[in-house]
Amino acid sequence: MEVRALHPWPATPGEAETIQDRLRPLLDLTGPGPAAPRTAAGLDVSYEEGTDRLAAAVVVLDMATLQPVEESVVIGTAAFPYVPGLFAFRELPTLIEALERLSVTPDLLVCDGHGLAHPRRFGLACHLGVLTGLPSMGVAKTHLLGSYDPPDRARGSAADLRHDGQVVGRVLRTQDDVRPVYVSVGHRIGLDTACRHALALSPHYRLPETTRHADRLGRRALRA
DNA sequence: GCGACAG
DNA sequence: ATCTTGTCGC
Repeated sequence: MEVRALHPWPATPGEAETIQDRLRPLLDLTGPGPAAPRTAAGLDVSYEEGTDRLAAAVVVLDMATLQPVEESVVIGTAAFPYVPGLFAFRELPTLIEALERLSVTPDLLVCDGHGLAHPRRFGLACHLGVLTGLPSMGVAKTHLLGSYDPPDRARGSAADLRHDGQVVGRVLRTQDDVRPVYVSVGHRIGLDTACRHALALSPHYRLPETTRHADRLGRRALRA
């Protein structure tokens, strides 16, 4: 699929923040988004200890069967130091490369990280959404910012994630008595719709099948 | 001033 | 992200 070029590339954290602020206005935060996407792509990156070598993996699943439709993996290097809030710049180049090698265009992007639940409202999920023009959402394993009341212990329970007086995401329990995940909007999708898809993609485990598949593909490629 | 801080 | 063994429980 086609993906918008990502230069200029930042040389400093300050420049990276400027890029986020410049792209943020391009976000489409209207509408509920795709109610019944046929396919969803999971994106994940695995790192090699010690070096800056990494593997960016993308696995497209059929939303109805949750079975893989296509895979793409690219070995690359971390393109930026790890800085909370600028995390996307580490993996963006390699993830984009993996997306471009896809022969099909997924209906939804499920990213491992936050979208709007970000200090400048422009996390990885937002960035990938703007670059691809596709609906995107973020499902993060850990909290970055915002306050919330612990959701009930049953699968499907959720609580709003609030920051600066705004709802930037939702803490969602995908399995009974299991640590919740942090869902936030990326691009061209609403929070309710995003949570619905996150839940549908997680029938048996805490994390969505999309990211589970991408994770396995990524670390498998890192060894080969 | 002291923590917290996506992966 | 990754380093790491056994262990509790269905």
